Amino acid sequence: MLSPYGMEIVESCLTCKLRADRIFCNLPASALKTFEDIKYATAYPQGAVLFVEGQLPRGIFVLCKGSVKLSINSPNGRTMIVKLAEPGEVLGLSATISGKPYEVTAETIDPCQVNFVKRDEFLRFLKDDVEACFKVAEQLSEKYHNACEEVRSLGLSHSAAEKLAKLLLEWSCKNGESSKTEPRLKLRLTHEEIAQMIGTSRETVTRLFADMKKHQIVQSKGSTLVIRNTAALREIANHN
Amino acid sequence: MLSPYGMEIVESCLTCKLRADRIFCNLPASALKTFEDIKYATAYPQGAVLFVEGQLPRGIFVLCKGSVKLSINSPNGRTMIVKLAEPGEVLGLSATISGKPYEVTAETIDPCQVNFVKRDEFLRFLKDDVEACFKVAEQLSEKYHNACEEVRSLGLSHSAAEKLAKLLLEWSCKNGESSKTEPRLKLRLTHEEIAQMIGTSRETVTRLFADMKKHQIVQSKGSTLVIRNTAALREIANHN
DNA sequence: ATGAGCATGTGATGTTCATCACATAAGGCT
DNA sequence: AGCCTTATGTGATGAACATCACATGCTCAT
Repeated sequence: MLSPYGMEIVESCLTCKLRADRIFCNLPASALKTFEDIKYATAYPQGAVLFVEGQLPRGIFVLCKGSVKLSINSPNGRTMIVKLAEPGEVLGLSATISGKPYEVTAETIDPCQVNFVKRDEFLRFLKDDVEACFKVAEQLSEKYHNACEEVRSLGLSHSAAEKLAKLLLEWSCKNGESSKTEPRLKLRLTHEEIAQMIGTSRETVTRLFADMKKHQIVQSKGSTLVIRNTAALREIANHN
Repeated sequence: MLSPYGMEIVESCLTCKLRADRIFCNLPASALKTFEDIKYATAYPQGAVLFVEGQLPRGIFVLCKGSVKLSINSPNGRTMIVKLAEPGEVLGLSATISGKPYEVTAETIDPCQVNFVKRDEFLRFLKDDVEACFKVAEQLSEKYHNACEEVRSLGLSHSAAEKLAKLLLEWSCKNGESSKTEPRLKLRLTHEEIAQMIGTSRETVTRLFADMKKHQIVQSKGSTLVIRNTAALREIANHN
């Protein structure tokens, strides 16, 4: 089979080995069969835009492989990265349910495999299957939860250092390194993009990293960052 | 019948005249019947706390009457008001679905009537009824949408003035006054609380109002605020 | 290897606000 | 009315950061 953008494509949801771990994908057999029929398996290169905020919802995008940057943009060119979506997430879900415009912009940061389902077919699918419908509710809860975390981080911290520390700790949690004494993490974003995640300027991020390196809190080896003093980082994240 | 806290209680969802306008409440007859059986009609005075962020979810709270302040709090005493919930909204929904702790704190700001449903009974109810389940998805979409707006406001504006202007415009939209040349709105919150809504300090809010009054943009008559120059307010809200 | 283009590092400067510290006003209660 | 509490108004001050302006460093294609 063809492997566009250097990716091995998962042919069918029915045989997908990763299904069990994923909130939405782990549907009962009957629903999965129907889903299989209405989905379009697609692939995108890095930097592709799945949808733009403000567009009327065309349907949902189930991310199978790769990661996607979700952002909110202002007319004046400012942009805020809300989340990096990982495989298993359903993108454009809330807009597809409500019929209101997509609230974020989704752009791939790797080559991605995506299952697309048209809005009307998806809605019909949901009305026929409580289980699927419930999984949608679960996904939406998850999304709401994330958004609340975002608000918490933006609204309750009074310094950029605090937000950056929180972000780094969160990242080290996600890749399972957080339990180690010196967790490592691959920085997949530029300082500019990190700044957009925590709502500050690029220069501030650069300076914060410099400070943390000076104080032996982190250390960078190429594009991986080693957290040398987790306690200190937590200190920064929690207090001031 | 008893009217605690000076409120007239809506006895039954079946005869509730307001039902049709509300996303969640407008259930098909059969579902409504079941819902009626599992709900507890309750009433709260002003200042009552329905649930606190971090608590494990006990169930959902359907707000029938009154309004509820949803906030996010930090251990250091900082607090951020996320939303003022209005009748028809379902509170604690996302936590009840996911099983994770409530992500916000809910506190009544008027006397309120609330229908409470225990978590396990609610989940059972959903598994039996696609329509109800879909309405839950719609509610959650709505909530996610709101949260995104919050992130947009917090993250993309670079001044407190901008956020305050946005808030005032939003409020004037909600009460249907926005089309008038000089929309009016009742300020139901103190400057302190407004500050918590836009993530700034009380003094800043006071000063911003003073400025806007000086520039003839708004004018206050007791607790109602008259927007005298909508264009100027929009200017502030959008640009700088 | 060499230059183009982007990412990162760093100083100088000015704005925006938080914070502190009061003064004044506006309700509620006895 | 008088008092107490909570809300609002206002100045002074300093910290945190955005912004501008470059310098340097990396990486990739030719």
